[in-house]
Amino acid sequence: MVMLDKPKRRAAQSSVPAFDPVERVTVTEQVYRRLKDGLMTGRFAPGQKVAIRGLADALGASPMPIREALHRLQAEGAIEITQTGRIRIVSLTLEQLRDVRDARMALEGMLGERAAARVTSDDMAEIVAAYEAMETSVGSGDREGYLASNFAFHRRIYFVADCRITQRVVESLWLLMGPCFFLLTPDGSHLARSMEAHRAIRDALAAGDGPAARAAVCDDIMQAAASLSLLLAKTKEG
Amino acid sequence: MVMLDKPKRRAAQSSVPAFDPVERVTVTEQVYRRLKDGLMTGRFAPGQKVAIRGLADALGASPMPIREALHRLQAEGAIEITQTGRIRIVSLTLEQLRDVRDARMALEGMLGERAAARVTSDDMAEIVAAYEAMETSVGSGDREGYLASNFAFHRRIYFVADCRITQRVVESLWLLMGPCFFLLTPDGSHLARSMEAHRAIRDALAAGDGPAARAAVCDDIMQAAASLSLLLAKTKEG
DNA sequence: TGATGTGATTTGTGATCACAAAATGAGACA
DNA sequence: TGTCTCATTTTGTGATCACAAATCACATCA
Repeated sequence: MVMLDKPKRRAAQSSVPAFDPVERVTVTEQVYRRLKDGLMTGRFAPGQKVAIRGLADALGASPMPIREALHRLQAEGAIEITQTGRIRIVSLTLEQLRDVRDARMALEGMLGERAAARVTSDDMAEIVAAYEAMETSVGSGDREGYLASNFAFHRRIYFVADCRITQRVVESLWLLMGPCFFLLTPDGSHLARSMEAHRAIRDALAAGDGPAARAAVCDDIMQAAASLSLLLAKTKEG
Repeated sequence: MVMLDKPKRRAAQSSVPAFDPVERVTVTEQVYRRLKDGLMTGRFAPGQKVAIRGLADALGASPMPIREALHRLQAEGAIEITQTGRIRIVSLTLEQLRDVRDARMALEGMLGERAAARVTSDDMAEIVAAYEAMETSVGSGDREGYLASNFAFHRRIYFVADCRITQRVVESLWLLMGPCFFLLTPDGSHLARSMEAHRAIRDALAAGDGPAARAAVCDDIMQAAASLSLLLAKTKEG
């Protein structure tokens, strides 16, 4: 039962350099990425209404790919469709934020612990670089820069853990919190407070200490959730 | 800053009976549910190719809603789009199955522990009913019945935990394992083996013992993953 | 002044069609 | 017999259009 199929690709006959296959990128895919990025960097307000045709004009595409991208985001829970079919950005309740926090601690704690046992010096170099980028962003009060490097920091760690499916799930949880970043003022107090946990994560990984990494990741998540809860509570009552 | 908007719905002036709002169910939504159900009950083989127009004929719908439903499933990871755009059911590798298993233990363990602290006698009645339905299905070797009542059993427990977002994530992880059930023969040995853990879950919940519930849920997941791994390994090499 | 009904506009949905690219299969040739 | 070539078919994508339902704006009346 071996090799019943013919080989999919014939071997190169003359010497040709190796290439990665070109990326397949449909319009829907581009729209999806742009929207996701917009969500993650807090450019949409929680609860904000969006219209398919409006986004189509803004992005210079026809309504069809917009619709598909929005439905993908709905499947991930980042977008809500009202009972009458209108589309809006989700606005987490405090209960839901706690829910996301607990799920994140369970999953990201596990990834952090695994990462500590697998991290290489190359990985550490990248993680430290992201950490330092975060520090300078905090220093200059650059909210967008902070969000980007914070994302890169965690993403690199979870990549090391080598759990692609769990990582995808974790990133979908991050996506849910994205709109909350809209409320994040760049005054920096929230950002600065997060660096203590980040330092602990970095050090635990460098020491290869799994349990410490898990604890530090959980600290970070708890602290972030507390900050966002405060912001959210203020806008909910206002 | 209170009540700037006028009330969305005016109060009824004459006495009108209370109704649940009519359900909004688009063709896309129906297709999505049918496909999801088919996936969960193992009616698609792992790696199987599907075509939009083929499904459209089979379901009696136009290609458009099929496409959107498939893209939603892709966003959840249940369906894969090849580099040339063809569509197929995902076929988990052993590594990925382990990944799903670990994520499930982290999340479902948490939900089980929470459920133990919140379960009411009404909940227990439903959980026990699902447990008994599972037992009779195992006895008669009814694979579909087993899958349905197993799903109902866990779903009810996670509902009690009252974490809607985590529950959605968990169900998306179940969806990933769905196609593996295609390989499940109804001889019953795998099914019977699972009942020990299910009994432990039931008893821990009845006793309100959180840690025991967590442990039992994890046992169940470990055992199920081991069974599926075996089946999967057999087909991968064959 | 505020509630109510009516028409115009906006909006999401889904069907149809054209298009490009990939898969398929038949036939030619070594 | 196996390999290559080329025409045909299949397939996913995205644009356009018609339709129904929801929303909005405004005139009307109590």
